[in-house]
Amino acid sequence: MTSDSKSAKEFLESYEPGDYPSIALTADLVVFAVSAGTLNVALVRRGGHPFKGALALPGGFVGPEESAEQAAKRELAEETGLDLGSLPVHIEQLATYTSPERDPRMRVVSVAHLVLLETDGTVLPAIAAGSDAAGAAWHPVHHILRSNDLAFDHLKILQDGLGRLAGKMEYTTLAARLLPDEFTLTQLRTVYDAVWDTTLPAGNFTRKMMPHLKDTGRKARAATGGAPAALFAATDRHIHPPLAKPTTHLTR
Amino acid sequence: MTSDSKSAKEFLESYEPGDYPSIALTADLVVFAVSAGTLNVALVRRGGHPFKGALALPGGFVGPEESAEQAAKRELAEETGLDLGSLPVHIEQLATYTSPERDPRMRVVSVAHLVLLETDGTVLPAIAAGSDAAGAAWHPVHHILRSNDLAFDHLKILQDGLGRLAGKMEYTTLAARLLPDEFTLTQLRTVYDAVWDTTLPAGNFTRKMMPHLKDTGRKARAATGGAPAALFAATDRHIHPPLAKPTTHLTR
DNA sequence: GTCGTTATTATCAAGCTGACAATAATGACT
DNA sequence: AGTCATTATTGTCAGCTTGATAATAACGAC
Repeated sequence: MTSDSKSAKEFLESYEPGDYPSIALTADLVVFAVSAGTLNVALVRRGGHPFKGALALPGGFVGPEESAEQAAKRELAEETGLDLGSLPVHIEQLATYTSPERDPRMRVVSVAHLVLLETDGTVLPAIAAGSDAAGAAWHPVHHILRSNDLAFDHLKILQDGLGRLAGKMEYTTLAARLLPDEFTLTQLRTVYDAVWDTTLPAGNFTRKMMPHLKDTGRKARAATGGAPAALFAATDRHIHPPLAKPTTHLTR
Repeated sequence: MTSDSKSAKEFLESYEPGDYPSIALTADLVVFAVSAGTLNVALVRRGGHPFKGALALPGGFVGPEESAEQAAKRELAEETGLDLGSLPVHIEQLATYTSPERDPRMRVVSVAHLVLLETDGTVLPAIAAGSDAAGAAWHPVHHILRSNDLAFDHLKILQDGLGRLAGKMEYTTLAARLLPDEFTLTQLRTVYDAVWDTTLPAGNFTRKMMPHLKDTGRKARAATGGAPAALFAATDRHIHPPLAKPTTHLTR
């Protein structure tokens, strides 16, 4: 029995509307951006039941002729006004949530996506007034994770998204996707601190990270005293050996 | 606009059969087992068009009241005779494939799963005669990856499955899930060699892996000369620092 | 020009790495 | 019983990496 063929054929032959409730496919988004040393997530507030008034991840239905990722980009544009087509933002599939009970009204399968928006570390991207009614707003991630008032299983999705980002930052330069093309090592370290909820020592961070970055030769203007920091650009995709996230996940 | 709520309501209100082609949801399986130092994958041969005669991953439709993982387990039992309910096999979600063109007949979205079956390293699990007509058979992974005759996008799915397994083996004891509860370090090293397509030096492998395993105190009978090897059981989920997969993925 | 601040480099002991050798424990075969 | 080939495990060692911490360098502000 082949997966898509015979099964599909049998399915088509035996299919009668009503036998199977139609499965709705949605694309949900975990959108992260860093500001003032804090990791933030874009959330919308629900206007209708169920979970009326609760916060939820942005997202929407996958159209008949688009992939889940295309739908995610379209929904993000509609709900936040951000155009993923022009901006060089990072988007990757996170996981798919298929529990039959996850939406009390109907069978909804959601393909969650992780999106990283770049900031200079101080100002969050302007989101809100998209073409849709309700606008998205930024919320500190570590605060949201404590006060559990996310709709559906979106808390679990957010946890998974944070876990993916935190984990990948150990062995890739993914953290740079939360910063402009050129950034200082201090900016990058601030991203690590925000996501890992740690305080990495600056000297050792520089020593270990610098070999994986490209020195642009340019310098950032010193904000308020202090030496001007060199501007780097991300090059390698992999960091070897990986950075160790402190305290957590130690082996013994 | 909230993800599942308003959108879902609008969707339901505006939905008319025919407007949207129904989306079929399938669960596909990348099932791995090691034998004679070779990583094998369970594949079925397609009897119908399209891709008639080609090999494909086992899988099938997700029922109206089951999750994708439940469907994956059910399909594996039906297509191979293996009962994932009783056996302590590893199963995890891999990724979801949503390209509208991936199946020429209709819109099929597939949630792929990674399954690891335990073997003693010599005899592959008996699969084949399930309740379905066509049976599954084992194929060497690295051979399949070269000769590209997998149906649909199943080659990509297989590549992703191998990548997930190979990657996770760097920082977890996941490789032990391809072996019985108790195993020798040589057996475990053989798994690494099979998946990574390498030949790790035995001495250093022992030194680095042993701290993450539990010594059962028992010894394996030496097969044909040589000292008897100690039997270990997997304990930690994480290996720190990670094992480095040689040659590949070096930073510079 | 002095001071406070920040970036970057240096230092150092402790631990880890790869490469390789040495020891120990078996079965097979005279 | 003894020798041998084989395998598992432990040891060795120079070179590298680590965390902790300090020293140096390069600014802006006053």
